[in-house]
Amino acid sequence: MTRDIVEELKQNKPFPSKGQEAAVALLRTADVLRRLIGAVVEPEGITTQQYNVLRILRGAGEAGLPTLEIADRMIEATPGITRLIDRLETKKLVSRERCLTDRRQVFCRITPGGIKLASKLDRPILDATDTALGILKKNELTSLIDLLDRTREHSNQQFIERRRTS
Amino acid sequence: MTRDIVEELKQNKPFPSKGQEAAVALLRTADVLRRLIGAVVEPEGITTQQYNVLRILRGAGEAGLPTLEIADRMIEATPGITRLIDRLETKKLVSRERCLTDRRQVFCRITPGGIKLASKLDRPILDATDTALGILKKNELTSLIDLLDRTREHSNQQFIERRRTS
DNA sequence: TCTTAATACTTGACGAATCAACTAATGACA
DNA sequence: TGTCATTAGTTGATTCGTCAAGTATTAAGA
Repeated sequence: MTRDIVEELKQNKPFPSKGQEAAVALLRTADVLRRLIGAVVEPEGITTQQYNVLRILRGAGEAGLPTLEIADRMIEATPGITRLIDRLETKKLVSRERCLTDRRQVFCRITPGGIKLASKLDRPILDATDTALGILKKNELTSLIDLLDRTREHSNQQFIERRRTS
Repeated sequence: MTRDIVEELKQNKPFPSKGQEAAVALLRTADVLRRLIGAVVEPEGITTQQYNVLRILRGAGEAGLPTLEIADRMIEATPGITRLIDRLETKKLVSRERCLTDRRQVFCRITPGGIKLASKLDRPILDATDTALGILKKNELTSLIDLLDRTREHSNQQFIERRRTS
């Protein structure tokens, strides 16, 4: 008895196209997943975005990363990266230092406290995402990733095109 | 912290599991799509959430809908539904009226101006979503929708379960 | 009928996101 | 070397989102 998306939206009219139905399914599913992950990190007093920064900086290691490089690597685009990192700095989870060779850049590094917090969340996050996606078989997961990657690539082109011509 | 995660990070393996890779792909792709749709509605001075409300109310017709019923039908969960509709009312795109038979409820209806705006955006939104998802063949779209629907259904259960036991 | 619980919002306080405008530093090139 | 464009990031103004607590109304049970 899987409720399909038409029933969930309780709309009188069906979707005008398969593409739009897929778009809505995508947005709705991502929203559930976002809230699920949010519920995991929230007890630690950080947001999903802040957790994302911590993981990026942990991956970057001792060297750290310039502010806008972090923004580029975020899962979700984040124009307010400066203030996002401000909050992490206030919580002493990251530190910042102006680059000596190029004084325009500000290098951000994760602190020991930040590493500890990120590590504490690794397992719960992995459990949450694996459980959420665990309904799918391995080959279905591979297929889903492929479909999403191709869609994203194409949509991104379209987005860039759109900004360019306006 | 478990040993395998640490090792995977040291090996610079980007994703510890297929499920997490799919989760990230899902969030990233949805974000691009959200920004694409946002770029379409933004010139008309509304947000994607506001556009979503307009479509829901247009679908509901003359009768309108109670406030929280709109919240239930939103593509993305929206705790601040009252103020979201406040903004639409200020723009004279929706009207509100307290229900006479149950004075707790407030029925919202779309105005002619709201219908006009929503209709104006129908084609551009359809074009944007169809173009974005147009990279996929029809059977791939069907497959994607199925995978997403099943994932959402399962994740939603997990989310509800999580809230209940905490 | 009286009390209690549940429903349907609304409001306040605050944190977070967004866009444009700004500063500072560097690079390109005549 | 001086000018101008580019890059990297910050700040201000505003809107938006979020959570907790509150109000009004209805429903349900003793």
